[in-house]
Amino acid sequence: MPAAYASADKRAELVTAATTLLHEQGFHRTTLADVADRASVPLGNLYYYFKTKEALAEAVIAAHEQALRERFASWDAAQRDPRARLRQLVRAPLDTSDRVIQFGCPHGSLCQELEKLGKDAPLARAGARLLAVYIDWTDSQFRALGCEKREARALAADLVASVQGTMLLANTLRSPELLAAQLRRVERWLDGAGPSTLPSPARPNRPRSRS
Amino acid sequence: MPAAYASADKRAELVTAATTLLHEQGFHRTTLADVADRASVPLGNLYYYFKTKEALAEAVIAAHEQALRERFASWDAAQRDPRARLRQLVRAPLDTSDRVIQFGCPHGSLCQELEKLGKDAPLARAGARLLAVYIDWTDSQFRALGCEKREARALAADLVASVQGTMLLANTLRSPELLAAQLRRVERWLDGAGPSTLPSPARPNRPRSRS
DNA sequence: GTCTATAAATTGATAGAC
DNA sequence: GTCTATCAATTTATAGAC
Repeated sequence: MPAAYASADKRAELVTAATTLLHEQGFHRTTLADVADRASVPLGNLYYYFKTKEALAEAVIAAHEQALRERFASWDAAQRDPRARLRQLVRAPLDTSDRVIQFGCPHGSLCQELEKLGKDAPLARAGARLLAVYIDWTDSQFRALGCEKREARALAADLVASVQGTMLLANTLRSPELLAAQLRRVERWLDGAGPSTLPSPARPNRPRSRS
Repeated sequence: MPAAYASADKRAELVTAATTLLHEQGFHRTTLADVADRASVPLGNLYYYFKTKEALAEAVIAAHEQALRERFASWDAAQRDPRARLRQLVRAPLDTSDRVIQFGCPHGSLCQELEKLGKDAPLARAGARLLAVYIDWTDSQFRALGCEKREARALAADLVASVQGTMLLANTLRSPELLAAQLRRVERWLDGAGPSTLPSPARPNRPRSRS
């Protein structure tokens, strides 16, 4: 039934267009006309799928959230060593280096903008879920490494904060070199991070390809 | 001559009002009417002092920049130990903890928003100067600690990224506890950071008041 | 220099034909 | 379900009196 799917497709196309534009321009600077144009949908038609601009943004965040969970699940499946999984997280910004340099982190920059709507704003709460997904997954990796509850939580915050801060700096200074160099340093820090009671966990296939 | 000073005062009041509002609401969400109201100045009068909204924002950034330089200079004067100066930097967000939790870092969140205007946008370049001031000062402290050029640069990026990332997380998750706990961890990291050739510099009056 | 009124453009959202 | 036309509100910026 092409008709039924056409509807779902247009909705998905609108979300995709909005996702890109929210990353590139931010929420407030992106107009619904921008989104409609990019999705090749007449402006008025957009309101058939999303009652308000906020509803569209919530759909974008929901899509981000699902994509994040899927990515984490694929790392969980591909790597047995939690430390190797965390390395994927640290290296991830390099896969889209150009866009990170130009527009910052698609999740972090969105959160920063949405938080200014106020702590009770639905969009702010939705954005916060994104970062929570990051931290919760990172936390569970450190737990799998043998960290106790409090330490795993703190190390997760350390790691996510470092990666987020690195992207902010690299974006602001427009420096791909800074992005790569600092992420490498975070990776090195990660190799030493872990349960403080143990000296250092075994790292069988620790890659030293660079430098 | 009260008349001459009235002019300078109103200009300064507009900048102050705009600084607060840009922090609380961001650039795009803050209207010139907001600024005029908060400064108790009629809207039309604002244009006597600032030709455009961008010009006002540039004045805000210039004020931020000057305030930053003065703060750094006061730390330079008050502390002889570069590591003690860097501790001030790490602890600084605690002085305005409530506002950091509510609105994020006044400099970092502004940069993130302005960078989306494009790398050649005057406001984006102005914002980038702010973070550059942070990094340059931090860099010079690590140099004073005896770090070589490249290492000092990298450590400065480490430190500023960690603090910025921590503020982003604490703001998004609305957690003063996370802010305090993570900044304490950055401080502990700082105590161990330094020239890699030396084991660890002397820390005469290292405070352990917390915990 | 200061202020009121308003222009000009943008934009979120709706009405209503098809 | 889809699309055009348009409203209503907002907002940057200007005109012109005082």
